[in-house]
Amino acid sequence: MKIPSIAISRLSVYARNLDLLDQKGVEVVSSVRLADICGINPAQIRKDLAYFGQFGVRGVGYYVKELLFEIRRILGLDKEWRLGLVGVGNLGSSLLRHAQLVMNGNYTFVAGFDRKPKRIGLKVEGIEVAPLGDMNRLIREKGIEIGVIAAKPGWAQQAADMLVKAEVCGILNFSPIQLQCPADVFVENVDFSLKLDVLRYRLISAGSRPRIRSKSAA
Amino acid sequence: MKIPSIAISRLSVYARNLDLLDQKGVEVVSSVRLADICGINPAQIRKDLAYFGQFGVRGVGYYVKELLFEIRRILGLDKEWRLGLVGVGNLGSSLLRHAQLVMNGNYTFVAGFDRKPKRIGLKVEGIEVAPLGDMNRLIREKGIEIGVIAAKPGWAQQAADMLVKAEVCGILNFSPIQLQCPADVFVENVDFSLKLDVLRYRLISAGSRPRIRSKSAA
DNA sequence: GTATGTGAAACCGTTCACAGCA
DNA sequence: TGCTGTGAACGGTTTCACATAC
Repeated sequence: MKIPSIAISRLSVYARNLDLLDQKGVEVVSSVRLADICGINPAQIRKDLAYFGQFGVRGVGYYVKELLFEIRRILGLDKEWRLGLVGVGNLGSSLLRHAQLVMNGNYTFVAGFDRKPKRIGLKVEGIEVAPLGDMNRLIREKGIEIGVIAAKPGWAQQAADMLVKAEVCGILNFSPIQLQCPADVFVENVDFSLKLDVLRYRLISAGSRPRIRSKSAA
Repeated sequence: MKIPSIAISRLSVYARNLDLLDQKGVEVVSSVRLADICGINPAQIRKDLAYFGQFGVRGVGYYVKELLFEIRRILGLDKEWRLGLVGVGNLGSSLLRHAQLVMNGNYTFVAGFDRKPKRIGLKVEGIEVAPLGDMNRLIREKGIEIGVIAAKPGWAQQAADMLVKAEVCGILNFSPIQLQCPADVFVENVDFSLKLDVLRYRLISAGSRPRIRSKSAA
């Protein structure tokens, strides 16, 4: 069955919130309650889960631990994936440092590559920056599955080409560039200037500039 | 008329690519050519533009400079917007440093706030890190319209609450948390662990692990 | 009684196909 | 002729509503 990407990203949101509920000691949750927490429609949750099976108990709800386990299994969160970083500049090195914190401990950077000679050999969070020429070898040796591009726009495409040659399975692209890749390499984009543009447009069309929101904004 | 967010983000993509075309000296572009560059359907472009008016010439196409100007006007890219950063850690300071590069020069960070005393007073890219207590005053004084949250998950909600109190119009949220905000404050999320999860799921369901892509991947 | 699981309906965004115009 | 602008068709996601099960 074909499952929409957006449903997958919702599953990831459910997992996070189930985790929080579990930490609070909540044992059972209904689709209405979970939907309320996630800010979406209850039927949506039930439909999303229905893609993969039946995890609830009618008249009761979902057992938090059990549902969390199932979603983690579906998303592959029960295994660790290995990441390689291309571009160890400002953004890149902050990704290395934030990896533990922001990604839920299911992804590990195991290599970093950079074009600039002066960065080669630097150690960031235990990762030694390697030259681009080592990419092919290291990606194979370390079993890197996903390449993360934090390179400057000007050479992001080149970075992608090299990752594809080294046969990574997927690419997470932080540059504001449409990467051209073969169809069998999956690409996800993280594009914050795009998000800022959307945010700005919404503010403009809501007439929020200059600030006209009411004083009772708390 | 209600315009879907996704159409807005496409406009932003069109603008980028029109800019590139303009730099190459291209004067006229058809929806087919532009669609090809952006990797989407030509009718989509024409529909997106039709939300805002008629910018093309039948039988000819779109004048690059003219269309670019119009899109930039629609998106509000003709004015500079002021950003305030909450959380000047790894990610935060790399955002400050990357701002010029990644955002197209239409956004400027004019203040940074942090909770940790040892960071107060540090200067990053000309921005002096201020304590949270100064947020209200500085946001008003500096006319900050958008708050950017790069705080750790644990206090992202608190950061949002303070930004809302200080009456920013919108929030760009880099933390993996669903922020609870009043309806008149627009929030956009940049959530890369979500993107990684989607990428991973797609890889799993395509059977890409362990790496089984063909050797002729170039 | 309560909450899930699910067919049906409503909604929305995308694509087609062609009329209209340079 | 060539390409835009747009009503209509299409496809997919979201929501509703209820049968089903605890």
